[in-house]
Amino acid sequence: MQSKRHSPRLLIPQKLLRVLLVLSSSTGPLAGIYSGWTGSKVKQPYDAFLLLDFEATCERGKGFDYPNEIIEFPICLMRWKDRDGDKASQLEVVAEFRSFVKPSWRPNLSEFCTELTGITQQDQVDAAPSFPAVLRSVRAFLVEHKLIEKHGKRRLRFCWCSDGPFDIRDFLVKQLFISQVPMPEWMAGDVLDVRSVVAAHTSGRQVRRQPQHGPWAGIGLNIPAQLSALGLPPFEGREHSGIDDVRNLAKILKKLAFMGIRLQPNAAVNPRRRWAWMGKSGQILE
DNA sequence: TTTAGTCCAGACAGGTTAAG
DNA sequence: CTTAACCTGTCTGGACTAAA
Repeated sequence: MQSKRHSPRLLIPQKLLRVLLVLSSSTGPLAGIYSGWTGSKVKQPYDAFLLLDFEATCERGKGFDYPNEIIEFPICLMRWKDRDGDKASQLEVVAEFRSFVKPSWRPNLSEFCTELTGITQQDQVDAAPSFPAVLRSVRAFLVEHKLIEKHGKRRLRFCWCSDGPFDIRDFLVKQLFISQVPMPEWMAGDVLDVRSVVAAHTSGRQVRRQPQHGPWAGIGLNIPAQLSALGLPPFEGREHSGIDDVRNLAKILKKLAFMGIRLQPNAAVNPRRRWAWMGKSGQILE
């Protein structure tokens, strides 16, 4: 039976202690609130930012050496609110674009994919336009917001941004191959990988260190962890929903701008990159 | 297969207390 | 004094995670 011995010491559970330690340390969720508060304007070479986060078809365990087809194409357009010459510090979302995309090679989503992204087969994917059609809508969106001319030439200095270098470098390049569409000139060029900027400015206070070598080198923090590392409120919406991911990414970019970080491309895109499953003229080898 | 970090449970050592 | 019960800190190993 239980002994009825009383304890003379003040007992503080170890778990509680650990929580208190995390809250009070400079690596805790409150760190960014104090450390990143600047708001001073710095030279910014871009007029506008197009934040992108594709969702794509996927199979459990197949990894990324796979013909992923884009099924959601969400964009947040951000512009400077306080531009003064070429200096600025405050970014805001001024427009959004969102379309689902109907895949052509494997039009049926796996259960894993539906569960991961929350995207539904009937209502969203089956009813969606094909990728080339969505690309035309995106171009119209950019024309409407005066980023490009009708024929596609750039009017403003803008930069595509994503969480990691993967979206345009891998998913778009794969999709262009599958749809047999050339890289639009208004999407060509290097991109801003927001995640690596966050990694560069949160190292030292190590919320989570990332591998320096090997296949996972540079993968870094996911969006919720980046929000936490910057002292921002938690993720809003549904993770792996493209539009929600991109809205949360917008908060991260806004914060980085406010911290006085110059926002410019940092990841190269090779539109001619090929994967092993790519056959001749858009054919997919299995 | 590969990286590098976090988190958690379990084992263990050592200290303290009350019962025998 | 000896011992069992209890508490704590430390260590270790395994599971888990990261673009879709």
